Amino acid sequence: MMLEQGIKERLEKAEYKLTQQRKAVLEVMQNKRGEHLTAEEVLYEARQKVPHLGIATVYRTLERLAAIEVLYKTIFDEGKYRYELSDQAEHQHLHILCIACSRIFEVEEGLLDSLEKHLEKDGFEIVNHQLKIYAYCPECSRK
Amino acid sequence: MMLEQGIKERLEKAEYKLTQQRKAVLEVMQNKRGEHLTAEEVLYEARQKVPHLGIATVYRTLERLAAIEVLYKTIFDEGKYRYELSDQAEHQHLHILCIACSRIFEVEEGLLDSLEKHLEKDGFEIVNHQLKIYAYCPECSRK
DNA sequence: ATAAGTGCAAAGAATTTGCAGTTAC
DNA sequence: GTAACTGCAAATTCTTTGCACTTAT
Repeated sequence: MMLEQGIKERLEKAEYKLTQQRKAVLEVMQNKRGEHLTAEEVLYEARQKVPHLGIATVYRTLERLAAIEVLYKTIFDEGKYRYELSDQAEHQHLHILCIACSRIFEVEEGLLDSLEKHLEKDGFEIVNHQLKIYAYCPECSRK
Repeated sequence: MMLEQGIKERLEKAEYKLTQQRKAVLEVMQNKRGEHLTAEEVLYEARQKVPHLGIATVYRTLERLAAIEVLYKTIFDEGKYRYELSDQAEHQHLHILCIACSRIFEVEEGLLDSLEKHLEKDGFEIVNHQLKIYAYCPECSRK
């Protein structure tokens, strides 16, 4: 497993030491691209590589990676933070959460454009957005 | 201060004892219609009426009121739950959070309809949604 | 060499729970 | 009268922090 070049460059730019721990966390996030992991889940996976890894380091790493936007940090109604690899496509924060199986799906972007344009006309200066749709996914809906 | 008739009826239907504590919490939520309060904030306000009120009771009350949809419970990226009086207009869960002053604004509903119709065609069965837009509100944007 | 990062354990913050006493119906 | 509710304090869960030790550059 290797770190993607783009990510490496962004780390270097941020004067970010590439420790074993951080490499392990990043590799987990890369392997789980598209998934939304809690710190605990990242810890469990990353310990396959770095068994003595501590949860505090995971939190600090995730926090730091979110700060430079390598990761995207969000929270769902369950009440804990989840992190996903950010595919720098600016805002891809449209999620569908299956109420039955808890899987999280991504929604295509661009669907909120007209809404945002309206708000900007009203004087709001939009920085980010999140749309969370709670639903049964097609599979769970069938059952 | 009085409890609104509609709310009272919904409580009775849910076989819900109207204690002093619950009345105080409900009155706070009514007075702060349109605001999104944390349990702590509700506690502070409600203690004006019931000084010995405990935080556990507040949490239990808010939880119970959310279960019968008298309140709507949500979480923002700050990581704690907030509650607002639910104006049974089904989904009114479109929020704008001002990054500067932290005020929360409501967005009109109906703007997500086309998106949801699309997803339903794909087999998703939508139960609820939340849109959170992080922005500078018109006032803060001017500064 | 040294500034930054780590692991551990302890502290914090938000929320939940157990239980003996209280209250609305 | 009694089942439901309350307040308190203790327990849980998630996250952050302090500090002595370690490591990448």
